[in-house]
Amino acid sequence: MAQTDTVTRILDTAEVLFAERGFAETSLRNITSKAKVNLAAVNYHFGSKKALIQAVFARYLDPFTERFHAALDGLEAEYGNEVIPLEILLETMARCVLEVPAERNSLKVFMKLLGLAYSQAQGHLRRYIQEHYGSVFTRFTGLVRRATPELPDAERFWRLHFMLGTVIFTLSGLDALRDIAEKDYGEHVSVRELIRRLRPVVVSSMQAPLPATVDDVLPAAG
Amino acid sequence: MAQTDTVTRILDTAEVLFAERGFAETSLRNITSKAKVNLAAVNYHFGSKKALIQAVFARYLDPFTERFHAALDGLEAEYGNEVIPLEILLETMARCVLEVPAERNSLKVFMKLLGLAYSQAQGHLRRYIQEHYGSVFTRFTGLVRRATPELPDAERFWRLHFMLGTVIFTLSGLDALRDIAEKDYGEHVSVRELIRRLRPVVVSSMQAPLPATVDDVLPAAG
DNA sequence: TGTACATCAGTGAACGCGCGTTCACTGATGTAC
DNA sequence: TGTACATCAGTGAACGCGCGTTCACTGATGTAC
Repeated sequence: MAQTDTVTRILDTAEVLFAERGFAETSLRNITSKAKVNLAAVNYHFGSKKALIQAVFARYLDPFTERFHAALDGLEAEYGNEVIPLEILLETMARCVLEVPAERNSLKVFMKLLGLAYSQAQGHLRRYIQEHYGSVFTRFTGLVRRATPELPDAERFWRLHFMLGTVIFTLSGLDALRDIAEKDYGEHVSVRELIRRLRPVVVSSMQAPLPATVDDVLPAAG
Repeated sequence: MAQTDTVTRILDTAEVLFAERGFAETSLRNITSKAKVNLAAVNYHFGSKKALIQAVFARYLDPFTERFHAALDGLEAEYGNEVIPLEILLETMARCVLEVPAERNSLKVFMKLLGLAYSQAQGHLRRYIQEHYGSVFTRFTGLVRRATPELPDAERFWRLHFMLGTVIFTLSGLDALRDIAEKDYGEHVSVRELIRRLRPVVVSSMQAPLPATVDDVLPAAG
């Protein structure tokens, strides 16, 4: 069995198990026995469980950031000094997210992993992602800022995170929600179908009226 | 030390640690040493770690469902056969969520716990919550259905979960997001402040135009 | 009023178990001379 | 062409550790007679 075999089998198995149960609930023995490799192979190839978790993310995020940077380069060249419309920016991001894991048929796994990265108490993982992939998101939010000049900076920040919550929560809890939806509405829902439903909601969210000021809501000396 | 002392100290400490680190990452030894009670006291009073987790949730959800049912009773009495407007329903739910843990100053903890309940692989917990608290949500979604007759059932289902994602993701990741917001925009953000910002976004989400049909987006035999 | 017993919150120490990691080792392949 | 050595993916068994749980026990309080 060549090296790439073992390394790939570990990564393939680990990402599925992590996505299903979370990081702490998945042991190296779970992974190596399902992947049919030796227990010690994880530490031999990756060094530690933490490093394996980071490698699982890197295998998605490296190609994603490369693609996304390239797509933004293309948009900037196309629009020159003009402002890139919000819908185009969102559409571009969605397309890049969809394309990366397409060949591996595991968009669902990728989304579950993103959800876990936010919700599980893996400080090292948040730091790793921020360090390696923070710059592409900074670039993106800069473009969104130009596309939504009417929004105060703080409002835009919060709305982008509201959207992020919608997308990550929905797609990472997809299996459970899909079961309910299929039972109650007889509809089979694909990830692409969900993104079709998400689009108008996300756009409306970004264009929602500004909130009432605090003075409108609370008594003066509340 | 009276019984209530020990039980309460365990619950108070457990909810904070669970919210900070998750269930698997919080050991009974963490909880009991911080709560200054004997390790065996958890199993003595609650029976198991799983039962402790459920008890932590019950302490929030029992008063919440009681309040929420009462509030919906009030609305139904007030509106008689008329339809209760969507904004009123959402407002009522938000008020009940805010009121319950208000006296304990731990709305943040409650929200983090809800986020964990969805994201962590605690099958027993989802089953417990569904079993004990499912009916009040069924009642609520029935009223939302009457308030949004223009939405197809499946669309309403998904949008309610999009909203749930926004709220849970935002409030459960509050600390990290708040740090960023405070550093970048010099704004201190309370939970109430966030809910003020969430309101127009949630309402706009529910009122967003229907998505393009599949035929508009995909080639016929895609 | 006094004694025997029951109840029950709480304790201290130990149990077996699964965990991530380590380490000495194997065996195949490539390289130097 | 043959021999000695280096490299490196992979292995099997063991390490120490922290985990949830169990159990015999304590000691205070209440109850029956």
